Amino acid sequence: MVKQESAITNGHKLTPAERIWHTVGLIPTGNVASYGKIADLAGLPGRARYVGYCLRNVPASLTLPWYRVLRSNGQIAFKTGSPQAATQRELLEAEQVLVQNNRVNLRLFGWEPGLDVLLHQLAF
DNA sequence: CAAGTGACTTTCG
DNA sequence: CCGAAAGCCACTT
Repeated sequence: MVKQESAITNGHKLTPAERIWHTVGLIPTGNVASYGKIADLAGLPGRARYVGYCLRNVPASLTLPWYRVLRSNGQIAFKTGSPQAATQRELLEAEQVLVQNNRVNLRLFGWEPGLDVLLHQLAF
């Protein structure tokens, strides 16, 4: 049995940034995750800010669901009223994720990766 | 090396 | 439920 590899992992040692991008790419449609949670799942606990930094620097070659990443309380991280915040809200609502008062209910939409994902896609 | 910055988080009042 | 304060960490100046 061969371990399944994504385009990002591609059988190589991953840099911290690559692990973050990879993890963000695993968030399913219709779900969201906090910066801190992505950091944890990527094996980088305590580095929520770094997740934000990495998402700001996504290679043009990559297409990621960056808009599925929110603050720990479910809020959109961008300044309210900014064009980026508006875009993020549109993208979320386009996949049935409810955004009220600039905020998503993590109880309802928060991503909880299954064991299969933890063991196969997140086994760094 | 010191100081500033930020798509963050937690704690306190 | 805000808002401020402090903690946090990688990166830039």
